[in-house]
Amino acid sequence: MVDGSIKHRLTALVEEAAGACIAEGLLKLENLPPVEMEMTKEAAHGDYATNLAMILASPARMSPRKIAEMITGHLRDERNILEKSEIAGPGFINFFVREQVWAEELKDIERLGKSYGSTDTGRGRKIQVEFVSANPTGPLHIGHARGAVVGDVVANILAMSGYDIFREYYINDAGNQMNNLGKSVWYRYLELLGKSVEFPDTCYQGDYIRDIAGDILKKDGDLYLAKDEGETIRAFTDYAAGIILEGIKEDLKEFGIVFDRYFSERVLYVNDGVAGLLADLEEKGFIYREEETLWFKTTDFGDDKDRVVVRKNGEPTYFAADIAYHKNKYERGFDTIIDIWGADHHGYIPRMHAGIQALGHSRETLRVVLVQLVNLLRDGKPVAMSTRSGEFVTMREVVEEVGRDAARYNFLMRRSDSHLDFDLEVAKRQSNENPVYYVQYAHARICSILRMAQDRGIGMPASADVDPQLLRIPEEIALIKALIRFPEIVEGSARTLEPHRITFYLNDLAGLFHSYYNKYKVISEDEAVTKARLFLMKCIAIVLNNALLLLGVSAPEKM
RNA sequence: GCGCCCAUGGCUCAGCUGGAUAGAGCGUCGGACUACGAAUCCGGAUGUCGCAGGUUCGAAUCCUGCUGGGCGCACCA
Repeated sequence: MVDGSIKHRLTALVEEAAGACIAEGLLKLENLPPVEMEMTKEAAHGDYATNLAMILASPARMSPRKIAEMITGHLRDERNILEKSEIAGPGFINFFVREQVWAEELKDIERLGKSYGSTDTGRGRKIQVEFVSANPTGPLHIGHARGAVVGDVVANILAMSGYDIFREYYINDAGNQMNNLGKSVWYRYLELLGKSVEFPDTCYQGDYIRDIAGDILKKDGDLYLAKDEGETIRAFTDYAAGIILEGIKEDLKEFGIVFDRYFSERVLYVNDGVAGLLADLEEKGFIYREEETLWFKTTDFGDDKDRVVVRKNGEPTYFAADIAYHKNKYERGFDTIIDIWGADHHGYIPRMHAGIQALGHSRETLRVVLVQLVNLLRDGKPVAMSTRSGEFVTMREVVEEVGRDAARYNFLMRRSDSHLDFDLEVAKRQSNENPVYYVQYAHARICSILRMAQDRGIGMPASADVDPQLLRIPEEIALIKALIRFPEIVEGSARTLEPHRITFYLNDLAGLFHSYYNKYKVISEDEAVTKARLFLMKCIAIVLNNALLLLGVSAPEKM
């Protein structure tokens, strides 16, 4: 239980002690700032430490050490979790937790099982995460894949933190690009019928276009030759977009990503979403006209310059539709909206913020996660890619080649906003260069131990039959402390929208386990110790499993 | 020209809301399988946290300037 965690209990102890000092007039303060309690890096500094005394030094006009003494003097450890507390360095208060307390925590982890790590931080608030959102003009490529995983895992993390999550894909199925798609199919169709045509280089070159044209030919023959070209192109656009979108959905599903909804940009026009938005903005006085062009005063909200929402030719811009889309999101009752964008769109953020503020929503309700580009490599050498020429490595190809688990894990090994080198050969390699197997191996190894114990007639002990005192080797304490950190890691990851924190945590935890495994035997002649260690193993497996699940990566029992 | 992001061992990167002696992996050198799974482990070496100031008890972290790199600055999406 998070409320009962050691960290929270210590924090409460310190708050009470400091509160008592204030009440007695020893500390002259109006109110107490939030108490920071952190696990220490070094054993000499105890298990947890707080810097509160140093924070208070200036406002209370006292020396940090003096304040620390007062606070420690007022600690009332009624639940007896502390071995001792010490004042150290410039004024840290270090807490040494009684050994027995650690192992007791294990029992909570075991009891909570699959729900360990979940919190109610979000209290059911509704969050929509919009990601991928590629135009249906071609299959998803490697760059989309990273955004897809980041979005999916951010959503998972928030869900584990108690938010009500809705995953959405915005289909950019209006505008020029779509028209180009239809044309592309049209020209290939003509080619297949033996007409000599010049294929424009603004059109999509990929082989999938030819396949689609071929399908149409097989189905309907040459009957489109007699029809109106513009009408045919529109029909081809719809047909191609439908096929491609189905392919995208399938590819995403293979990658473990399922959306709650695919939202069509066209629907915004059909339902007057865009027109309604413009009327709304105009009424609020954020729109002005310059000849035939309509401008939105985004500078009122800190943007560099105003933006066009309706072009000279009368057509609304992409931006106009996007604000209408976000308006629609808010109308559906989401408390927070998260957009996952390619980092090259960062310049778009101020105007989007302007858009939602004009609609009366605070800046903070729209959070944008930027995902940097992926450098695709093979054995250290860049893989040539060019969307124009149709030479790109698709997401499907990558997933098929390296596997879902390795692909997902590799996309989460860096902060989202930093560039990522993705080496196809390294991602397939079963070594330390490829941490996904390192972590999965830890899980498989534990399962193997548990099987072995089972074979030897040693079942998993019930919680009550485990003597916590028997887990006191430093490596065991370190493992338990790592397990205890998990809910905090999830919480931090949710707060900052940084999924890579889970990945790094998993590497740490797996490392601690492998190290312990090589040094000590879990199953031994000593039955009581064996039981205690088996119990510890089970808890490690629980956390590995929960964390991997969060990343959408499997936790195999055998490899 | 303006704006955003980045700069940490040879390489690729972590570093939580400022905390105590800056960490991993790769690579390198040297070790561990008659052992619950060697897809593992143990040990050695490697740093002016781009540069210069500032803020304070304390700065890789915050502020300013500079250098170097990426991206953006559409009536494209």
